[in-house]
Amino acid sequence: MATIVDIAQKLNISTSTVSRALCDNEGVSERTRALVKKTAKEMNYSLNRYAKNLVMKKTYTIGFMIPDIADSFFSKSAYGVEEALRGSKFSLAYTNVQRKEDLILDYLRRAVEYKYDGVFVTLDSWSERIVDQLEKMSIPIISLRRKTPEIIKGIPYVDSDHLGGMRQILTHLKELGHKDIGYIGFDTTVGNERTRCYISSADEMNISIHRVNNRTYHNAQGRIALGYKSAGTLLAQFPSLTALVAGDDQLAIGALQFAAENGIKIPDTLSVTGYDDRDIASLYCVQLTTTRQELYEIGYKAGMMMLEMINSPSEIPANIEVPTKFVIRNSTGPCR
Amino acid sequence: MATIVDIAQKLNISTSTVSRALCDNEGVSERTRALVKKTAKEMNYSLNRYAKNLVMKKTYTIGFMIPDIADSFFSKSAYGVEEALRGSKFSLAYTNVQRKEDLILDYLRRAVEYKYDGVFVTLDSWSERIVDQLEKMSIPIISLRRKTPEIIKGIPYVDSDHLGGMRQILTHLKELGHKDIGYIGFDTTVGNERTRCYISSADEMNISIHRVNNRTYHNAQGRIALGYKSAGTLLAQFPSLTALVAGDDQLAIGALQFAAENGIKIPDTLSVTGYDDRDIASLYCVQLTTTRQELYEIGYKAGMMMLEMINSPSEIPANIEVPTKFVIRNSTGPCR
DNA sequence: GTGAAAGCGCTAACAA
DNA sequence: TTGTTAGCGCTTTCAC
Repeated sequence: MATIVDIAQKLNISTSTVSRALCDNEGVSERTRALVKKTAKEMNYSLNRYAKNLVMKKTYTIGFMIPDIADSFFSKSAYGVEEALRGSKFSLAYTNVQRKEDLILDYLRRAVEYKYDGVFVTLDSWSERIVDQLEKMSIPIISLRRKTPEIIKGIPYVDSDHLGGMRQILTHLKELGHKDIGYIGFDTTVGNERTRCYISSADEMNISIHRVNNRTYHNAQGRIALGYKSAGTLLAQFPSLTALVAGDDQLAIGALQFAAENGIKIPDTLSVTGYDDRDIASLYCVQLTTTRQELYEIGYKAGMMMLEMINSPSEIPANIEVPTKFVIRNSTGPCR
Repeated sequence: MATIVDIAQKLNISTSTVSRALCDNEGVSERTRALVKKTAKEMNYSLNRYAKNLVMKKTYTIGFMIPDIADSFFSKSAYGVEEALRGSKFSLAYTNVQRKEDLILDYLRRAVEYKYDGVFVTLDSWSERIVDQLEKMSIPIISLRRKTPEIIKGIPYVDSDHLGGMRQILTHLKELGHKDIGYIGFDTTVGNERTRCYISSADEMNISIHRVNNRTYHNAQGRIALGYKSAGTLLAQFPSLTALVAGDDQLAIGALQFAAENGIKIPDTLSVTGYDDRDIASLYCVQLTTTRQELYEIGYKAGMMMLEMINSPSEIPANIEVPTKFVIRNSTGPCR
């Protein structure tokens, strides 16, 4: 692979001139510049980023952490970030961390070693080692789709307004006349936050709380099975329930399946709501009432926030909570 | 940020000793090594990858092209690649290219500039500029989930055996007694390949061909609508059809929706098959007979192939076609 | 407009 | 076991 030295030798000029010509810096005659560029192409020259970035300070690279490459829910937010960054000189470097602490630490170290100009993180657990590492980093950090714990300073977040989302759902059900409402949750960081939001919304509205919050972490398929099981448990225990609120769409679909298999009419006998508005929720045979996480918007706002932070490193922007969008479909109806 | 020079000065030793200590190279007393490591931690030292990689040849980085970050179908293959690479010293650098030629070229240039040890590509169109760039690259390249065009040498592929997949589907339908079969396709690189496979399988089995192959590219949601429309068109034109083969699961689901809304009983009156076995195909209210692309396996084999190619750069491995797995659910039944 | 020279932070001969 | 030195490929200051 040819270097600028090779080009300089071939043309009998200095490497500084070659560098200037190739970087479109001023101080080279147009004639020379053209000649250098032509020769570079002929010699199949390629820039060595390691040499360049060793000299320059900025790399114009922002790290984006993929929490789990097999779970694609992150991708719409990523797209929003990409769009926000379009036109800026910055681009994203994705790293998959598979929800493993060691890989997360590798990612953060990589960000330092490769001199990224900023990083996005999506953390289910803010462990001591991770927080330590985060604290010694001197670049902008934004928490995407997760609220930063109160104790941690300097890391703004962009997340859905989950409390607002739960209020939308309960308001809708209340307007339909439902009073006996059950909640199906799941036990992850996000799941627990939704549960808390459900509880406080329900309290505000004087709705008594009947809930199941299973412990195990489940993937997409497992979540449906979990929803199925939880619906069964809850309905057996409280037969008077007329509505079921699920912590996410998958759980809700499990509940719908349970209803379908047990002759429970949706929405006549039972109303069911989801959370997220995944593609599957709008499927013709599902038609789930749910509240949409505006993932693209979350990503876009986070991308803009990153640009701000890079431009004015001294100011920490305020957290952003993006409202969810309530979507009424056919899985909810008037109380029986 | 501290460098090895800072450490060396503080300890009054040479930078080479520091380097050796930090890299776990031999030739340093354990005492010194421990001291250096301790000091490095105290001084919050971080390796500068640009300096290191400028000196060393290998970067132990393999590029992985994300065709479209908003379409997550790549992710299961990516997981397979990650698993194959686990334990090797190589890790993946993901880049999103949004199916845009310019971004694909950026990705390939980046691979050269950053001295990746290999790259995966997933190309819908092998344009001249892309092929040119590919040809001047001297690192292993593997085409993932796309067959390399015949003319291009040196780039092995790992893809599903689509012809085999179509044969499985048609064999199944034939065994159920179906003779009047329609095909719903889509017009992308992959879609057209499936159509070709369908046609040659049908020819082999003496099945006459009735098909719709819409032109527009559609995303996941649009595909369902396309399937819906195509099913309507095809059934109106050929009312005697007893089975519909769709080019992918989304199209098939559109067909199922059309059937549901028009009182066509599945599978009594009409059998429908999909292709891919996406999560949605196994949903309780869908239960689609389809053939699964073994995406994880494709990724895993591609990962192993990459390791081989890096180890013996002179040998180009043979292409791999991974068999699909036929899955019978409730959308197919005996011919009416 | 162009060149000489220094230096970015690191590794790896080679010497001691 | 440790130090000296050169050099990876590039940018940039300062002369000319």
